[in-house]
This record gives sequence, structure tokens and C-alpha cells, in this order.
Amino acid sequence: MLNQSTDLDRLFHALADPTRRAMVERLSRGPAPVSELARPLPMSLPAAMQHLGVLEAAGLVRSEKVGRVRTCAVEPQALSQVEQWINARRSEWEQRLDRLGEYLKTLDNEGDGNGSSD
Amino acid sequence: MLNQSTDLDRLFHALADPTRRAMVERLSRGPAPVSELARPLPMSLPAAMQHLGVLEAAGLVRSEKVGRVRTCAVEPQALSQVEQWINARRSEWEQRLDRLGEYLKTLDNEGDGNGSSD
DNA sequence: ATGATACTTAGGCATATGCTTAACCAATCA
DNA sequence: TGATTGGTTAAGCATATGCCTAAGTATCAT
Repeated sequence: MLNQSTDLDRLFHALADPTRRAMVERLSRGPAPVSELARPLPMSLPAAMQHLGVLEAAGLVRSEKVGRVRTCAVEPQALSQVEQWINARRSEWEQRLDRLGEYLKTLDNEGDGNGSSD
Repeated sequence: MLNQSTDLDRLFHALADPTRRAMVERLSRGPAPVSELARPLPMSLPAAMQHLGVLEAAGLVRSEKVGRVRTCAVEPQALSQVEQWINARRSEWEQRLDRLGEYLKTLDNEGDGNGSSD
């Protein structure tokens, strides 16, 4: 259960940039060639390609070149590791809050006292 | 609906580091003082504090100082924006795949005889 | 073959990140 | 009161990131 960190590192890092999220959002609606991904972006084509490289390295996007056009598509299962991590966290702290709730109820029943020291 | 980017930027970026995720994981089990968060980490206390600062700036962690001890705790609703973004993407591309499935079925009905298979 | 299109590679620069050590302050404790 | 504990600030450094321009390479169109 310890650290296969690097996958999550790459995924979160890839998603931490608005340009890259915009690309993923675009690709969520269907595959697109590099130039179409780059066109709306306020940067040069090479810069856009670097972002694409980060997305591919993270496994979020897959691409294939046919003729001179490289077509990119989202990799639908790529986000599952992220989801798993988040769900794990959420369930942990929900459990904690549940236990805290129980505890507070218990205190309530005790009829409370003070407890200061200082 | 476009760009409240910066929140997501900070959240994803905060989670893109194994040290910071380790801190969140630790805090998911309950609040802890800075020194306890830092102790297991292979770095100096100031370095750990910087990570903590990133987590706080992202809204993932909240902390409060009492006496000379600063106690940190997870902010349970902080991940919801991340979840929303991920869910939005997933539902988009699931819809797409559904439509693709329909389309393929249609083709199939047309009575074309070959299988594109691969 | 010539030129346009669609990407790709290379090199470079500015800023951001992650870490370190060396003080420094504030609350206990002896 | 002075030492210790817990945290904070400051300065500096090495590497990583994000962008650029310029110069390729490989199709495709004529």
C-alpha cells in the first residue's frame, strides 16, 4: 500500500496546469489533431506539444500519427488511480468524522463537566 | 463556467508531490502537530513547513497554533472541486463512448459484411 | 520537383520549486 | 532566570518547468 507514488505524481502534475486541463477537456469531447488542440491556446505550437507530452507521459492521453497528422485521444481509464486516491482519503476522514460524532454524543450523555487546566 | 482555474491549479499541484500526499494521508487519520508531520519525512523541518504551506494555500489543510504547537487538520470539503472536475470528464467521455457504441451498432445493422476488427 | 502543411527537435532563457543551513522568536520547564 | 522545545524566517542554491525562436523532417498538393 506504500507509494507507487510516481504514477500519481505524474497524473496530478499533468492536471495541475490549466492548458493541460483544457486539452483534456477538449479531448473529452472527441479525438483531435495536435494543431487543433494548439490553435485556441495562447502559445506556440512547440509549447503546446510539450504539454501534450506531459499528458501522454502521465497516461492521460494517447496519440497516433497517420500521414503527417497526429491524432490525440483521451485514455479513459487513466483517471481511475486519481479517483481511487481521492476516494480513499474521503472515506478515511468520513470515518473519522463519524467517530468524532459518536464521541461527541457520548460526551453529551455524560452531562459534561469542565476540564480546563492551565 | 470557464476558468476558475486557479483553485484547481493549486489543488492538483499540491497533490502532485508524494511528501504532500503523505501529509494528507497522515492527516486523514486525524490532526497532528507540525513536528509529527515532519518527523517521518527525509527532509528538514523548514522544508516540511513549505509543503504544509502549499497544502494550506490549496485549502486542503487548515492549521491553528495553540501555545507553541501548531496543529494541522485536513479540510474535508477541499477535494470536492477535484472530484467534480474528474467526474465531469468521466461522464463526458463515457457519453462519447456510448454514442460510439450506438454508432457501431447502427453500422452493424446496415448489413455491411466485413468486420473491421483488430 | 516545389512548395505548403503538420509536426518535431534543439537551444536558450526566465521563473518556480524543493531543499538546505543559519539564525530567530515564543512558550515551557528546571 | 536560563535552557529546551516547537516552530518560523531568511538567504541561497540546484534543478525543473514553461515558454520562446529557429531550424529541421516528413507528408500532401500541384
